[in-house]
Amino acid sequence: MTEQTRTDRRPTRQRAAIADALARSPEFRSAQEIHADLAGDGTRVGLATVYRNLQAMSADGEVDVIRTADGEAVYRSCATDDHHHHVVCRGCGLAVEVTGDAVERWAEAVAAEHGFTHVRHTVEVDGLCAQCSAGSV
Amino acid sequence: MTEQTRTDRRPTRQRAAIADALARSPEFRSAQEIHADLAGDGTRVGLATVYRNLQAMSADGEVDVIRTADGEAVYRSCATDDHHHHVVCRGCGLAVEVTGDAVERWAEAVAAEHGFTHVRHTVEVDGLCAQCSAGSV
DNA sequence: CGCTGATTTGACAACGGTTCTCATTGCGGA
DNA sequence: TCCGCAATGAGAACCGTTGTCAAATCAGCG
Ligand SMILES: [Zn+2]
Ligand SMILES: [Zn+2]
Ligand SMILES: [Zn+2]
Ligand SMILES: [Zn+2]
Repeated sequence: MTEQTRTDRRPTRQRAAIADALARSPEFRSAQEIHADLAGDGTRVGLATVYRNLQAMSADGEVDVIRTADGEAVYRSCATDDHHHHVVCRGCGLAVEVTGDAVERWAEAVAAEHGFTHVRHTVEVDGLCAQCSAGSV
Repeated sequence: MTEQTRTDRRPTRQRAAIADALARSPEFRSAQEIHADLAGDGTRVGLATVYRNLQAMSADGEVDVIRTADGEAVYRSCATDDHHHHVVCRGCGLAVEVTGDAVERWAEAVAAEHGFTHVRHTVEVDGLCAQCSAGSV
């Protein structure tokens, strides 16, 4: 279904700014990060407004929302088509972008196998990079 | 490689009670629900202790933990020691366990390709189960 | 244009799940 | 048994999120 309930919302400066901030970043960002970004750009928007608009947008299917491991909601513009994942080093934070057709197909297949539709996935790979592997024990 | 850090934890009455409560329920339960269950059985265990033990258990891979749509962590006893993932329904919370050799191999390969060692991964797949797909128009 | 009424905003309080603090408890090895 | 240190428990603190409500803003209309 993916019901676009297309709530008739009034266009406002704040909503546009939030949508813009989202569109500018290909990564998932939290409401608070977006709020800080806007503040950094001199755009004054209330934190509650950021939350309200983000949840409205996600309800309308304009943005994707997932929960981080610690329960924080993070949002990303839906239009982003350069879908990819990361391999992150636990030692130094080095992050390498990887595209994984194999994992995309696996997620779709395994979900479909159980009758699921509108499948999404979050995949994070972390380890120790070559340098950190050598440096630390 | 999903290292079982096998923390040497001291066996206590509380830990056993929590593990027992988990083992008794096939469903995912929140820390607070488990705490309430124990209280109902007359087993007095501090809420903080429930939280501490649950996160220790999940770190050791003894229990599965997923996040509900509203950010609450829910736990379930791991039937098998085998590494596996879940497909979770965004509508009703139904969670299906899946073993994903393909994704394991992909994670290993893509990490090794970039020189990473001690690779771990987090994989979450979610969608709408057959029932919820049909239910919501 | 200016009025009018509904929508949206923003500052702040409130909420709920989780984590922290620290004095107390109680295993477990010597 | 004695001691040292992990584990516990009660409550406060924390933090992301949601609720409150008066003030600001917008669309439509006269
Ligand atoms: Zn590194
Ligand atoms: Zn992907
Ligand atoms: Zn469902
Ligand atoms: Zn896996």
